[in-house]
Amino acid sequence: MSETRPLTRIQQKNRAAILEAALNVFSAQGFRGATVDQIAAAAGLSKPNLLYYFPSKEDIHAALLAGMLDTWLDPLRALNEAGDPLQEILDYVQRKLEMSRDYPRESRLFANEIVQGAPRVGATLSGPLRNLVDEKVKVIEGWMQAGQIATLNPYHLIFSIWSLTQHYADFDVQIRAVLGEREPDPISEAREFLDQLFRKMLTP
Amino acid sequence: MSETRPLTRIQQKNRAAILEAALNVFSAQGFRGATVDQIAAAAGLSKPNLLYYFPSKEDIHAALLAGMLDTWLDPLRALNEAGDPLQEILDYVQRKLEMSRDYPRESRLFANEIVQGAPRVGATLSGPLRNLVDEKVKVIEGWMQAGQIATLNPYHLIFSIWSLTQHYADFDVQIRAVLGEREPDPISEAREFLDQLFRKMLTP
DNA sequence: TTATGATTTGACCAAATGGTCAAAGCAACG
DNA sequence: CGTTGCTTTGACCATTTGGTCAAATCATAA
Repeated sequence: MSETRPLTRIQQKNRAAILEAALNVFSAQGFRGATVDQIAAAAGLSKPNLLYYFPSKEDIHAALLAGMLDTWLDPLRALNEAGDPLQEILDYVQRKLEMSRDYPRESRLFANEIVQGAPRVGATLSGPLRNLVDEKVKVIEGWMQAGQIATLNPYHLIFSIWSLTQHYADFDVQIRAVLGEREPDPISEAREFLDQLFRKMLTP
Repeated sequence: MSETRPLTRIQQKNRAAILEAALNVFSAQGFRGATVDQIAAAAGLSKPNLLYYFPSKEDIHAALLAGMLDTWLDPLRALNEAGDPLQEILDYVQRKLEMSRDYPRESRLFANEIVQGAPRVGATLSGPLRNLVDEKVKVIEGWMQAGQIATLNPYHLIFSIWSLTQHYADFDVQIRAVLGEREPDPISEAREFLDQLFRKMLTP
């Protein structure tokens, strides 16, 4: 089957440069808005050279999403049944918020994909993502039934965490337009705000 | 100045059909992803005929956004200083949630625009939107200082409302993928969830 | 040094796409 | 009914875009 030859030093460098450039371009312009020429230029390669490393635009995009989705789910995976319920959820919120701060391009790449109907990641959503959420919902329901946190719809609780944290990456321009220079670092304020919010919401 | 001749019956019908079709296509594919041919076909017109009504793709998009942004702000405008603080905010949340249910295409059109850096509505964001938010933040701060609702960062409070409600329109596929058939009408559950959430968060 | 395979590129291509235009078809009003 | 101005369209165009290919260049290990 597919001989997986080890990557050359050059291959490694160029593939990385391409993915980095493509992340910039795709997250800022969406899939259709991005052009192969743009990505190639940003990566410092000619178009045919780029296509030597990735056979098509679609493949670059797929590689980015695949490499990302896993990382994206790590914080939720880390939710630990044995930990303190409130603290576990607050930590999850903070980790997701940190991802919005540290990986806003990845967040926007994903947002672009979902807003447009998830044409390329639909399977992941209703497969691995759904399973993971189901699993963690059971944990959360356990905590609720034990009276350790307030009783709420656990699915919507998770949606609210996604929504509130990713908003700071995806809608960054809007937030900055509204806040202006009043607040140079919205996410640091968000940290406090979200901590208060979830603390109040989850206290039984 | 620009003679504003009254619109023919045919003009009225066709312009409406174009905007309706364009809303479908733009909200599903983004600006670059949408093609004039697609919009024309969806509107039941030939491409040159469509371009007889709107001189360019850009113009259709601009017309949609312009016609929308105003409606979009209405719920926030309705926030009434003289009303009961908690109820005013809860009503605002519900109105925004209803918009996600009734106008998901508009929400996604807007989301597409913002995620990609608001290239065409930047001015509205840092102008009218910002002013309106500033004004309402003062109202909310008044309520907080009077001890009528809990003290929180009012800007982030507004962001949280936007985020939580629009999420149900913008990330609809993700929500449906996770919930599956378990819940055919996520927004109706969301109504309850968000009411609980903001009630807890705002109780002093 | 040289052979071998990896890397790079200029020149191309076909399809898609936004937009134009002159001519034809229609509506409606005097 | 005929004229005037609104509406519609087939044919066309220039540009952009994703992708190909053969030939050239480069790296490296024997």
